[in-house]
Amino acid sequence: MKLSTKSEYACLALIDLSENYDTGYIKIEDICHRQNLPRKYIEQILLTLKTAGYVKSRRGANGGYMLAKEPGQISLAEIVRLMDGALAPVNSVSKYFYECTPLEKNDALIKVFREIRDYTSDKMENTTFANLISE
Amino acid sequence: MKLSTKSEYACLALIDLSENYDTGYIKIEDICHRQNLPRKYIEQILLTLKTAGYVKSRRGANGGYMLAKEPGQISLAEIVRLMDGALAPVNSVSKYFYECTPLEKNDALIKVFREIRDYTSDKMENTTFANLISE
DNA sequence: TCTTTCTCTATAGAAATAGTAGAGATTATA
DNA sequence: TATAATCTCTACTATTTCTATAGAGAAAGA
Repeated sequence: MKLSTKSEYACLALIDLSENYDTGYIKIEDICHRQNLPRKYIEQILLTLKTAGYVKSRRGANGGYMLAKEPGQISLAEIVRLMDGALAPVNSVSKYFYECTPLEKNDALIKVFREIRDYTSDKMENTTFANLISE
Repeated sequence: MKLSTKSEYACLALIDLSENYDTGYIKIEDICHRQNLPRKYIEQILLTLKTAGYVKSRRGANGGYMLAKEPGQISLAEIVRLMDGALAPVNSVSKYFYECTPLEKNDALIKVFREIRDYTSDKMENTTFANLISE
């Protein structure tokens, strides 16, 4: 039932970029230093976020990363799905990552997991990085 | 955010035993056949469930497994915690498996995850195997 | 041209996942 | 009491996932 560090770090990096949304490009080094994250790992994560269109970058002196959308336009759900896959506790009740499993025969069990999925999903869909910044 | 097959199989095995609660000892073979589960893996899982006090067993002819408690006395939450650990999406908001993580500095994020944990936990605490049986 | 910074691909160790194998212990029953 | 049935226990293993690290390369700016 747990998030990977990849999701956690992606969130922290995006929070850092959100808090510095109007400061121009931010160096990976600065993000890692402020948030206390492993440098080379964050490079990879930022690249994934870039490919998915959440951040943009520039190379060379004064280069770095910045958000490609407003903090309010990026939801927690999108980021966790990108980094970790399904939010649902079992794939049988996943909207975006559905898969058949033996559990599926049991309606009562499916109902419980579906309710958990729906709550989790709603909560994360409705949380944007604008809600997560402290400054 | 996903359950392991260990949790899923443990639930299916317990559902099978719940549905046959008053039929005496049930052979592993029968459980696996009805629920379509891998035999040797289920042996291990049942052993874990036995050690934790949820089922009891008898060897030899007419042996097998049966619940050690009433279906209504066993919650989904207990079983998933036993097999998979924390229900919480991050250990920083786990009641039984708390651990400090870098996320912890961000109050808004912690709040979201705590609400998800509370919902998941409540839902699973309040679902017993009596709620999950079909017959 | 030199320095800075991101880019891209490959690699790797550790842990978790999802089982399998097989000898041993116990129980019922013929 | 022999035998078959069934659980018990420990060890093993293959695969995948997780959590990174390494290093050469490309682009931008001074």
